[in-house]
Amino acid sequence: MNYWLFKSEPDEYSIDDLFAEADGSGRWDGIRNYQARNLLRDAVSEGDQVLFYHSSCKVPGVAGTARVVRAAYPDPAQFDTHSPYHDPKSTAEAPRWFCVDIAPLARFDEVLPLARLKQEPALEDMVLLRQGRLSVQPVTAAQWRAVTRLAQA
DNA sequence: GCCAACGTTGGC
DNA sequence: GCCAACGTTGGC
Repeated sequence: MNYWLFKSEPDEYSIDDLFAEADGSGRWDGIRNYQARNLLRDAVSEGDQVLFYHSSCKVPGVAGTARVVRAAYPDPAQFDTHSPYHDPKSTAEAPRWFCVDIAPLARFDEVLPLARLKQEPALEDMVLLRQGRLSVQPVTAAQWRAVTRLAQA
């Protein structure tokens, strides 16, 4: 079982949206970065746990946790000509982009701000703090424990 | 809105 | 394959 951090813009898809899904899980899609795609396709597995991160918003930070309930499959949006995520170069035989399904685990009482994470010595090696722009990131077990402990404090 | 840090594109 | 120009991400 591995840990990850997934970024989402809450205006598009928030932890509340994930909790509101009628069937109990939501599709994590729209990834259009190769490094993130490779992680999603090759390393993210069913049962892995996810820090749900809100980006590009008033208080960026970790908003809750989720669990992967379906491993990578071709992102349907790449074939949808009306979708902003449409990719004309992608084919059904050789899909370029992938998505996973996640189910909510916990919603933090308050978003754990990025600014707070930056103050935590135990988190100084987090990919989030070292390489800001990756939307799917590996998280170590120690980092997972530190983040979830801060969220309860 | 600004801007730094990337990633991508395309000419050569 | 190099690299300049351009686009995107995302914090502030």
